[in-house]
Amino acid sequence: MQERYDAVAIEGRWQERWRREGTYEIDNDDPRPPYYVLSMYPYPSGPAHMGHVRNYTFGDLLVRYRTMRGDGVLSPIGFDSFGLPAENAAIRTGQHPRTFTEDRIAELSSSLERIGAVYDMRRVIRSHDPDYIRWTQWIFVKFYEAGLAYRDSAPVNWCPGCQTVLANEQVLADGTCERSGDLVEHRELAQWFFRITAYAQRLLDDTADIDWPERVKNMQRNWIGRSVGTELTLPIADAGGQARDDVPPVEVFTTRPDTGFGITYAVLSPEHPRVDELTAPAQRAAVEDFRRSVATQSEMQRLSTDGRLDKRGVACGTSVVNPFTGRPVPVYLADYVLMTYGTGAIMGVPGEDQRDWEFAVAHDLPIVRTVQPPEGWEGEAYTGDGPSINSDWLDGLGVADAIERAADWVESTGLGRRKVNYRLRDWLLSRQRFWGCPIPMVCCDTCGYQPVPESELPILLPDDVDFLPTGRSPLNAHEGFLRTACPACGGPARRETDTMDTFVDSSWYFLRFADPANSDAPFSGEAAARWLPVDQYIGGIEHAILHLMYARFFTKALVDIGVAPAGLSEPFARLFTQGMIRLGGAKMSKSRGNLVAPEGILDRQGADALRLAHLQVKPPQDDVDWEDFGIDGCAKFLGRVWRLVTGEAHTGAPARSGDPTAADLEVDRGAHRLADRVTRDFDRWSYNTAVAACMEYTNELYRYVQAPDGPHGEVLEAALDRLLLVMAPMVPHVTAELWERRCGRHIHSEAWPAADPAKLRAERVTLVVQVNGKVRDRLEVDAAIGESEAVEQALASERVRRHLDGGSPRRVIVRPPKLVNLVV
RNA sequence: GCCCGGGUGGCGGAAUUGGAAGACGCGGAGGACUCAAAAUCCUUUGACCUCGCGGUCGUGUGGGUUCGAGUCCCACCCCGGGCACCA
Repeated sequence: MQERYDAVAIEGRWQERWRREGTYEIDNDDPRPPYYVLSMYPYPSGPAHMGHVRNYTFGDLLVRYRTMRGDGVLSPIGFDSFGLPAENAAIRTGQHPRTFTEDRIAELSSSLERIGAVYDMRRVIRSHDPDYIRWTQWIFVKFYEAGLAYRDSAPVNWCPGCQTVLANEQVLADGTCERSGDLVEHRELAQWFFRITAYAQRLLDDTADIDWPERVKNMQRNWIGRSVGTELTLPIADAGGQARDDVPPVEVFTTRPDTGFGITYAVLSPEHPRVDELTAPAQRAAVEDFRRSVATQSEMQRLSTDGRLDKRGVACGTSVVNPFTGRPVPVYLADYVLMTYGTGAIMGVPGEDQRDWEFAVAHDLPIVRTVQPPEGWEGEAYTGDGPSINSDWLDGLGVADAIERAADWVESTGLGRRKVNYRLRDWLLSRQRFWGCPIPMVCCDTCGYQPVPESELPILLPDDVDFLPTGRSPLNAHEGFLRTACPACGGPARRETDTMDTFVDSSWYFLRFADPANSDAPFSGEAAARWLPVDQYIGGIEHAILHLMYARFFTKALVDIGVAPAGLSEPFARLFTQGMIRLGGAKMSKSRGNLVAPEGILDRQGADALRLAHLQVKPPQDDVDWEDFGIDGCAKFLGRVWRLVTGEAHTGAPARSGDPTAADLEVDRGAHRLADRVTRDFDRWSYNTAVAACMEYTNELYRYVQAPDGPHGEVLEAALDRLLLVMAPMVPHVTAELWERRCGRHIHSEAWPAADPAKLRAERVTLVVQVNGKVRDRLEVDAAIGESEAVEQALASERVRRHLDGGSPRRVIVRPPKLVNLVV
């Protein structure tokens, strides 16, 4: 029993046992209450790095904790195994991405086991498995049939580094690719899209119902970007300035219809379809020059705020009519008006919009204020509240009222209608890459695009391909893959060679985990209804928009097409986003080459010490610097627990029996307080304080076993039991080993220790005595002390009397048993 | 510009309901054990004044509410993140 703590030997033995016994396998008919814990499935890039360790430690803690609480916990793991790194490696080495990927999966699996993370390994999902591809493609076809997947030609983001198009979500704010960092270009291409915009309002509204970090919900709301306004038509003016009714008017979108009397010009996006029609012959050359210069500009230049506005806009030489005043106003083109938002055209109100003000000054256009700026206003455009002016029937109204009145007028006169706009764009899912899930569509010259029939799924990637660093998917050169028959007419046809964005794979894998072996459907409604929504989802903040928005969209869409159960609306009931790990001030990542490999630590101090360090170093949601980790301190603490439990630390008198002393009872109460604290800390994701509570109690037990009169045998044993039980989810190996040595049982099959409420109340507490709010004395008193008794004892204190200066307090605030404040 | 977070010792952080600021760990100092070291165990560790008893100050800044504020209110500064010529 006195042998030293040998973490490495212990850990291997327990990991082997959990795997062999299938300890964390769970069946769909398990009688315990279902609880679904999921850590975001990893991209298999090789052995685990510290970010993985952090993610899977948090998830594993919860799996083991909820299991001890009596839940039937679903703890699955899978691999997001399609993606560019494997394909790039294939281009470099000639090795097929499948071989490469499966080797990386084996490495990652083994390192997850080495940190002690436990899963139901019967449920493993790999995105590139034919079985998973089949159902991803099946879902695509169902979406296509429901009108949720479509092909369209649109201005798209092209990453020259990745040689593929990207979704809007994959382009960073500075216009670069989130993967490669290359400057993204714009191209007009026909691509496949998912109609996520049809769900914009639901994706926005339902953020109210999910228990997610406010920060993440806020990011999603910003991304969806709802804007309430009015669509207004501006009639085209004839040579005399009168509205023409023989041609359709120009539509603009505005959030400020109240400023309509101040419209002094209108602006079209350079890409607006009616530019040619609305350009006067005299201006044609200038307009063409302008459009050409905009087309060659990068997104960066176009979005930059420098550059003079007169150079960034050009007059069309024609006019539209301001419907509020009935007077004609000139039409311009300007690069800052985007075709992808609103109607691609705006009304210019320089009095209430700073950018319009600058444009008006640059082009010598009139400025009419329609909101009275406050006294002493020296700025240019005034965007604040104030009474309407120069606005006829709106004059005197505040902005909010004027907006409503103006919108009513626009609707009643048939000039337009209220309109909600979203910033969210449809999800561009096609990628011109090989290592992804093939899009199950066939293109026939006579029938157009046709979905592959269900019976022919899955469409798999061929093995006999040559990887060339051309950026063209090798599928384009593979005749065997390319040539097929049209499902509709049977004539010759070509397969779609684009593959799906890997975010498609991760948009439904959490549903497949509920029913991973199903060969008739992606999952049964029954299995999904049992496990979904995921009770606790855990992952990195970097997925706040991308993956988490797509998965929400997929879940809602799958419900709408009758595949997922009707009651489900959100995939993840609770989300926890853990912080990133930095090294040398920069985010730890493979591309930066600043990874710290866990292997060395696992070999020396062991998985439990590493896990404990992750739990202890900082609140789990915070970013953390690797330099702050104290692995040695954690290993030292585990050694202390080991020696305490094995009796090596017991240097005081031998254990007693018989009636417990006051000190014994305090140690016993401490064990119950510990269980209570750790339970509440686990439930509120405060792992660092849970670790602190265990350390504190361990320190208390050291004093106890080293005291001259020795510990009470039964009290000590019960205290050690509780300490081990509450530590079991955090450091599963060492607690399992010590528990087995103590009683021969498996600690992870034991029940979570309940705290006896009667023992949570201390008998003696510290009464703080203040004079004028300053602490002057601390008295040990009975916890049941009454008000008058507390005041009496406070007034009896010598230290307190010194500060009362012989007088008596004017006022006494008593909060027994914690505080007496004497005010003089 | 708009919207979220955050700012506490030498360092990471704790303080759950307005009631002991600094739990726990790291780092530092001292001691025990040892021939010595490692390991281990114990004590101590916010700043300033004081031989000491003790006192004063102290949670980004300035005000306020309160018997009492890290916590609530107002104004501001700084750091991090999201959105943004979005009409």
